[in-house]
Amino acid sequence: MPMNPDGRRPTIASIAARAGVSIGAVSYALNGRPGVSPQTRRRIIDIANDLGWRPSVAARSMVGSRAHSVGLILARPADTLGAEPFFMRFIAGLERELSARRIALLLQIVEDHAAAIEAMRLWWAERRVDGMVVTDLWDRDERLAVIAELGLPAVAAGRVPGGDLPSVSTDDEAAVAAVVDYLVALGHRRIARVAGLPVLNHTRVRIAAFTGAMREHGLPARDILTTDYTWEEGARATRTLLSRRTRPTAIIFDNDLMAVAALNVAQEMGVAVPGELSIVAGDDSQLCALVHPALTALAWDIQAYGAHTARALLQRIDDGHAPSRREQPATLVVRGSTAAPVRVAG
Amino acid sequence: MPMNPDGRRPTIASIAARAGVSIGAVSYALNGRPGVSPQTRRRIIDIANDLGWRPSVAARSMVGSRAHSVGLILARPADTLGAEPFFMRFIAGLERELSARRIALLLQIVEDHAAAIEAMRLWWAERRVDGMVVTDLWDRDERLAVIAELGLPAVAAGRVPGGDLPSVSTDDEAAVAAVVDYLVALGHRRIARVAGLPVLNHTRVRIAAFTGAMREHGLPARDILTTDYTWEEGARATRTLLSRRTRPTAIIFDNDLMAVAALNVAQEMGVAVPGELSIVAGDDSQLCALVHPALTALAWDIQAYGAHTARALLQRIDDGHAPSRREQPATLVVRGSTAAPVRVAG
DNA sequence: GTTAAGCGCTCTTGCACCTCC
DNA sequence: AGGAGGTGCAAGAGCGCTTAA
Repeated sequence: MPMNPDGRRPTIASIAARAGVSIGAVSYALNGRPGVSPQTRRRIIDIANDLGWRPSVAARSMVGSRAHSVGLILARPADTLGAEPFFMRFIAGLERELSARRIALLLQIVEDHAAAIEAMRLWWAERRVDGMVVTDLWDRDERLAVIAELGLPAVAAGRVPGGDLPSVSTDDEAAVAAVVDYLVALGHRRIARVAGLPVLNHTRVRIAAFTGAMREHGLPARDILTTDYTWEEGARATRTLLSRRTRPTAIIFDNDLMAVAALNVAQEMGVAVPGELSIVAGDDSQLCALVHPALTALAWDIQAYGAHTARALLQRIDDGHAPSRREQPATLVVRGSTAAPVRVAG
Repeated sequence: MPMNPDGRRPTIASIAARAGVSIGAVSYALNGRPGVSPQTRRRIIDIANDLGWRPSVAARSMVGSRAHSVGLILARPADTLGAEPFFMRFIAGLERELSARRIALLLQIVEDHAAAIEAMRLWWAERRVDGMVVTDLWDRDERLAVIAELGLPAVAAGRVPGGDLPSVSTDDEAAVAAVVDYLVALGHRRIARVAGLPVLNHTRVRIAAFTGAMREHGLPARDILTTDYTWEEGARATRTLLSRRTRPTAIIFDNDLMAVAALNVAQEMGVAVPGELSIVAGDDSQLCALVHPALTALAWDIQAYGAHTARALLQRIDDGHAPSRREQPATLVVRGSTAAPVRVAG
């Protein structure tokens, strides 16, 4: 980028000087507004390109009271974040939409909701962001009150308990029903679910979806355990389920890591997969394809989820409101970990 | 946050009005500079806290020519990013250091270096960032020339080919040597390496470290294959190695996913792990502990790596230079995938 | 086309008032 | 008494841009 004689980055003043016009004319020309002749406009634009000029966001923020940035605060331990491919894909989806509109994404990783709230307040007071994406909603989420109090434009990725926040959410009912329907069609009757963090609203929604889908088949949904998404708790839950007198013939896990852990537990306990136990992973990743047998999994288009969330947030910021939206249901990728249950004598 | 009567966020003007002083006095009081009496200062600070006031970054940027933000641009496909726990941990480390100093992190995810360069130029021209963290350096990295051209303060996470950029890097020599030493001590002589992307400088450094460590034991380092870090290529490389007439008794992988893939290939080819083949994963994650046998792995303190990188960048921004720094070597976490090689007849 | 105000802040300059030899 | 030296604040310019006049 060519500098000004004094070594500073070019401004509209530099352009105005080179074009021999006022800075106002430069502003009009570069913003495509009337008030300058086509020739002058052309000349100004050429000079601006020549200098590699871009408007300073700080200056634009001052006058337009827009930060041209949105924020994302993740409130999870770093290890959990790393283990879940979800977040990076989601962020990539957000980014795709945001950077196309020259909106920056501010990312902060914190330990808990208290820290998240503090960060939100700070960003908003500093006028760092025009709005925020909220993920991992809790059943009773104290962040929501703060968002309301601040009047902070926000969109939730995931359903919102109260429902006052616009949200983009996955169709968990359809996804869970697809899995249950498929397993029942294979002949399974005792289907268990190993869910994620019980505080997440998300977990409750999926459990309800599971219970509902089972009921539609006239089946009870008794075997539901919650975990923290780690493989340890996935393994423990699997051991618990496989130790019951009447054990499930199929287990649906809320992520892939726990499903892989279950594969190991089954082997350790001498339970054949998929012969005696079918396993379904709640989301799909390289991992699922990698293990033996490869895991049947729910494949979500997470990048699209992120992109739609970004679009909703930008609409919320621009128009003051955004319609809540439901994503396309996940597709069930059937691999080797699911089959008809072997008929047990008795 | 209490609003002004007109519904706008408070500014120093609001504070000045309430305190009955000039805005200059408010600025001095809030910035801890001399020029106001202790009583007035106290009164102003109280009012500011009361209003929940924070300085607008845009305004501070304008006057101080500091964006109070730094950027990170990741140039990898979203799926790779998701599969590698590295990035989230690294970002968490960065964040820890940055948010403590009220510096925001701008994150952008792009497809390739051309897009990364475009994003860098834009951020710098828009005065969005004060500096950038550069990761995944290539052997010949075209981003470096642009950074130099722009005079953009930057710090590399990983060694820099030319060496003109300050860098924070891992001690790959020590880590690789530790693995080789251990395997040789177990009795291995034919040790192979399945490395990552050949374009990454990182990969070259580690290969050199491997070759060097082997040479110190008087062993040849012939079996070196490069991959794209996916499990597919990890599996393919493993098959290639295990199909050789004299096959390696140990393989060191550049990440965990490929090491897990190798475990499967070994099983598929009837090669016992660790009896006939020892496997070492290049980095440690939940995955390594999860599989059977659990994988011996190199554990890096990636959060510290991120934190140190952030600190170096901030020093680079403030002082104009930063000393390059090497991280503590990784620790070798020995699990079940490594053992003395069985003595083969002949 | 120009001029000028204004966004929220920092920082230099100026000034009134006080204190002290 | 008169000037030097502080203190405690106000005034105003300026950062880069937009926009009304």
